[in-house]
Amino acid sequence: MLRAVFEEKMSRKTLEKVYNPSVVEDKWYSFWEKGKFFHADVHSDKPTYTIVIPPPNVTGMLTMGHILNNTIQDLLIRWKKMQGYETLWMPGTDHAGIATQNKVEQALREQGVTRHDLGREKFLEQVWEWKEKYGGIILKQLRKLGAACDWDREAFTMDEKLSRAVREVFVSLYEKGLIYRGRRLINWCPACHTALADEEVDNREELGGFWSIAYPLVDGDGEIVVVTTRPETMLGDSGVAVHPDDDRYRHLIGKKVRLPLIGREIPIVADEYADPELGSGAVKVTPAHDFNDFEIGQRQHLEQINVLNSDGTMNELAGPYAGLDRFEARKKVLHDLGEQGFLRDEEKKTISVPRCYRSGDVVEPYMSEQWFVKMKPLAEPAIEAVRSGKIRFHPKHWEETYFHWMENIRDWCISRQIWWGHRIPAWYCDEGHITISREDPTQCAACGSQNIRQDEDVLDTWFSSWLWPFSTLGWPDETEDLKKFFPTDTLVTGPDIIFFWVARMIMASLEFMGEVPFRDVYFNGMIRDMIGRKMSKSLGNSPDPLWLFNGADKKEVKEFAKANESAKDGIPAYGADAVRLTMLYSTPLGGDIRFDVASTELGQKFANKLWNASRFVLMNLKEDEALLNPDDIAENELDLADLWILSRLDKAVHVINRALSEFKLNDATHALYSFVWTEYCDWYVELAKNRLYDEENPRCQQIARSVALYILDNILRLLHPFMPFITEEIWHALPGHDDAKGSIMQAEYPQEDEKWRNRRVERDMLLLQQVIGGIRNIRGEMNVPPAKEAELIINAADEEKTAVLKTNALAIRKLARISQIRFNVERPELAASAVVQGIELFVPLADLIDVDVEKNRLEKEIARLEKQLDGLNKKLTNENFVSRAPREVVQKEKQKKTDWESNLEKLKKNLQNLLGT
RNA sequence: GGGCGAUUAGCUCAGCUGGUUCAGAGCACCUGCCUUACAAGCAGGGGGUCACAGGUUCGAAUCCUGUAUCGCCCA
Repeated sequence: MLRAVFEEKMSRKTLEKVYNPSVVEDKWYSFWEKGKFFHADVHSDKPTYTIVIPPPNVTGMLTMGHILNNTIQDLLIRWKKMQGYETLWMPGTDHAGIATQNKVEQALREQGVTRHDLGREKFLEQVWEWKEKYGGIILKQLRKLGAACDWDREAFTMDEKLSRAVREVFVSLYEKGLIYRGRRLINWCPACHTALADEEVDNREELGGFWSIAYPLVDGDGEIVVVTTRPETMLGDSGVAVHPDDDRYRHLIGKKVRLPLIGREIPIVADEYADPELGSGAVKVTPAHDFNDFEIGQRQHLEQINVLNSDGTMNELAGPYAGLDRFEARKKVLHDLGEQGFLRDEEKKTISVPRCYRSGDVVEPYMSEQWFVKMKPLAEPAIEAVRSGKIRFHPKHWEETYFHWMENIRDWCISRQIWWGHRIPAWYCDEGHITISREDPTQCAACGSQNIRQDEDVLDTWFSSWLWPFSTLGWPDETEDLKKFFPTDTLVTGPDIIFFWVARMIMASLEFMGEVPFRDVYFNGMIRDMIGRKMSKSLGNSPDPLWLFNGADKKEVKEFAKANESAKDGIPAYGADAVRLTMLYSTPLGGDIRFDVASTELGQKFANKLWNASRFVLMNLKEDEALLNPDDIAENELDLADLWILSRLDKAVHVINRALSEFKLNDATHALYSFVWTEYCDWYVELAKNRLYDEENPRCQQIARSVALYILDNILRLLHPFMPFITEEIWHALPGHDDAKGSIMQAEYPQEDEKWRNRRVERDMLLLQQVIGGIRNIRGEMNVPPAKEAELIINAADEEKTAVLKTNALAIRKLARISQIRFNVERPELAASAVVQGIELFVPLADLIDVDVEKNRLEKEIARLEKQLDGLNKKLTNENFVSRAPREVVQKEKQKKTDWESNLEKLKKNLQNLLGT
């Protein structure tokens, strides 16, 4: 395919002077989408590469976190596609039960309606309507980023197909005895009015209180003091526990205390949970409202007294406090305790407060009937899958976190007391029988009663997303997609959902597919603001990514600019490519990124550089000229720069492919960046200009044009997965690519080609670069303007090196602005000098150079060399080094010493010379 | 309390399977340039005892131990 490009007679195209990302990006995305370039063909005979997207909440908006996460997926997908894989990037959204329901309820509330006013059915209609209208905005936004998702396969966790998978899994786990129903203490969010899984609770450090309360003994006149952070729960106390060995209390075990305020008599029990070192050593026990107390209650046969309603108010068992909100009740309880003389002490302290990850409300341990999944049997094979290396985590250290959690896994509470979600497929008859069924039953499976009703609750959203890698491919049906694309290859996600999602997918997949769901898991870092805070809506420190793509004016970003000062005058339209490149450039394997919108300039400038280099190459092409593939050019017709850039290209290709396969995305990006900018633009193109402008030698021109274009072509293909839009745009301007139907993503990703690796060429080029660098240094330090040309004398003993410099004299003259070069002549009286690889460079001072400045320059250089030499000498006089270090290391150091000494000597002589005159 | 991670230039970060890409990049800074692709640019320059203290080694930013500070997760 590539060869065809070069054989074809080209018609010259030019690029606009200024690159305008907005226009270009929209144009190409719709081109790709219309052309179905992202569609994975299930009948292809290519090997497959599959990624399933972490489904964003259907209510969600694109955040910087999504940008990073999806840029990485897109990079991998496009890279693999160009490498010849049949790639599938499965997109879709998650119904996000609690979040979505909350959002719709809130909208209703603004109209003065509650969901209960509407009733379940009507309410769900509203949610679906809402979902159709606003849902999936995030997927539209992903298109702006360039995401190469297979939109024909877009999935939603509440789709009929995916719902069938959920049903199948529930029934199947129930039949295996891994799902059960039970009355247990669970985490309850009063605001969302539902149970939560343990993982859905965030423990946050907050300022709270430690209150010491006296419980008087029923017999006699002593008392026991207990300490609590939640005094209102005392209303539900059913005991006081002390350590069995605690001498202070031993005599009280078995006696009773009377609960202040409500007067209930409760026993003092001995339990090792009570820590004599902590507080008074005695703890109140509230089995219905605390996980530890629940355990104590079980051991000591204490009553479970639930004093809360589901909405967070106190119930009738709270006596005089019934009806009060729990925090009101806390205040009143404290007030009353104080008034009645039971409050012994009060201390402000930082405590850990459990909060709902959706509403932020304080979560209450609460007794209720819920459905659970037994996790231990599922966890064991999942641990093994990671331990054995069947699944690899990147970076690897997340495996520790995974193991730790999996080894201490607890049963998963999967029922939610909300309406939006997959309804639990359990039906109850009046006899109390439970019918669990794949198809909606018409009668009780046990007694045949037709008077059955379905469980009101729905399943945790994660109960559908843990099936995502195979439910989206059609499971439980044995679809062609499933056979072709499962197991998937790479998962790219954040470490914050390692328990919620990653671990559970592994468990579900092993259980139901008998295989791992993916081979590699890449954990992308967190995007933080410049002072290290997580980006969040509530802090207002997160930019709308679309601002970065399309620009935003001062007014629009006013709030955000408070957190990101560099945005105070608005945000320029950097374009998606610029954002992507910047992200990839600065994302260390799994590390967090501190993101300042202004940092996007990196990508923007790089896009501009690429654009202009391409523009230059295209400008220099000639109408109707056949360009040559370097393979077809005789080696002696290629000059040093040609051979060098071909060698460097191969090196870059090697480094980039290897880095990508190791998920070192920033390494790959750095390699590309410096290859394009430094090696291609700064050196190759500059060197090629001599030949491009040489009208006398059309053959040389043709070769220079051919190699320049050949490298550019490779650069575009290398870069396409990183910056898809601009590379597509330039690609189409390249000769032979005007085919309106093709895309660069169909071209082959550059492969290593040892053929062009050439150490001699790299060595010669290094010499040339150092010589030019030496002269530029003199000019720079002397502030010689570029317009002023200088003369140069090169004195070199080494014939080989002299030959290289002679052959490339023109390059030296042009890049270092030299009028003429003389070789091996007597050193001029008054000259600035430099020593490179033992070769002496003299720039006659004439009117160009200030003797004092030159003196300083040489002295600085001498001092630096002496310091280096000093260190080296120390090393070489160290007996241990010489005798114990490997011979080649010692040899190298010795060679270094000889070279440096010779250079130093020359520098000193030159300085003397300068002083002497 | 347990686990994981971080500390390198003014800022944001690479480098960490020990020795010529070893002290790097981008931004910021200083100097000179509108050199016919690019001033969103070119050329040159300044700037870090790689958190601290020990240890291993001929040799440590890199490996080990401890300390300090910070971050995340779990109790």
